[in-house]
Amino acid sequence: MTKQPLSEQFYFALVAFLLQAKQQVVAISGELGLTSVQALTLLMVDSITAPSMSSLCKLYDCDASNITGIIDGLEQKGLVSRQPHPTDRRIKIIRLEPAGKQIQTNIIRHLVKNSDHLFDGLNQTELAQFANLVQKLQIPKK
Amino acid sequence: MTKQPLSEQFYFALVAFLLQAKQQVVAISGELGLTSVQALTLLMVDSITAPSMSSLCKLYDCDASNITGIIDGLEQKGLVSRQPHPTDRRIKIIRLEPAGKQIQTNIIRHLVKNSDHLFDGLNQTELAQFANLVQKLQIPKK
DNA sequence: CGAGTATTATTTGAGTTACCAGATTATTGT
DNA sequence: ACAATAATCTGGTAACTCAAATAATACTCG
Repeated sequence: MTKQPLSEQFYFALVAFLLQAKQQVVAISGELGLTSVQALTLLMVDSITAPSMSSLCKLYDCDASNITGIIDGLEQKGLVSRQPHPTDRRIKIIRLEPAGKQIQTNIIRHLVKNSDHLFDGLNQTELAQFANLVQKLQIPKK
Repeated sequence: MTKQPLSEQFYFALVAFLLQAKQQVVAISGELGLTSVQALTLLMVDSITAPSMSSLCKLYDCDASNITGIIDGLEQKGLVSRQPHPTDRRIKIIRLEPAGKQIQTNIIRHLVKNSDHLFDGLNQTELAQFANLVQKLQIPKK
């Protein structure tokens, strides 16, 4: 019993949505003195509980050396810090610092503010429905 | 009468979802010999009816000179072509060529295939609901 | 136990991509 | 004529990414 595949139309809408959201984050990150990848990563640090360098690496599906540079930038700004893993000393856990939490909140608020028109086509019920469904999506964490 | 604001939790889930989708596109584009931006733009050429350079420019919210290069790359590969506007000779309409349509289909199929697990938390009804809601989002087209 | 292997993260260096600002051309509108 | 718009060209910068080499730690199995 397989599920009905989603329509192509859905994916076009999804990509347009993705593109629009990406531009939002790019714009916000510039104002905050962050690069777009740094801003996205900052959000992920909280979304994934206690991420290690390698788990972020898998999320981005990129070379490990890439993550080092991104976290370096965030750490220099005091937004995150590298913490030792309790049992495995090879692993470094990325912790969100208070200043980082503040920036995170700013980003989210900016997204909320600038996404107003995006959800204009949805009524209150649909909006709640959408929020509920998005949170049910199974984002690969590792 | 303002709408209830969406929760922060929702935005974290949304960003995680977008990040995952973006990585899918990046991975696919590499396999197809395209840059990520080229792949995204290729999908947009069909989604927005008869886009001009400037309408794509507004969608990306970026400098016009940027779009020129992206379309150049797609045109060199024979995936799209620049067509004259029927009345305004300044405007160039981007047309999707057969080869481009083929690539588009490949990208969509790849997205469908690799997104299977993503929607595992949703049952058939919720899946249809989600697809419906995404298509109701008001993506700025111009 | 210990040699070999695997994992985690970093450093370095190089290449590509993405983006923007300014000047330019062609066309349109007033 | 004059200004506005659409697209391009040029040059430059910053961001992003990977590949290879390195170091430290953990695992495994004879």
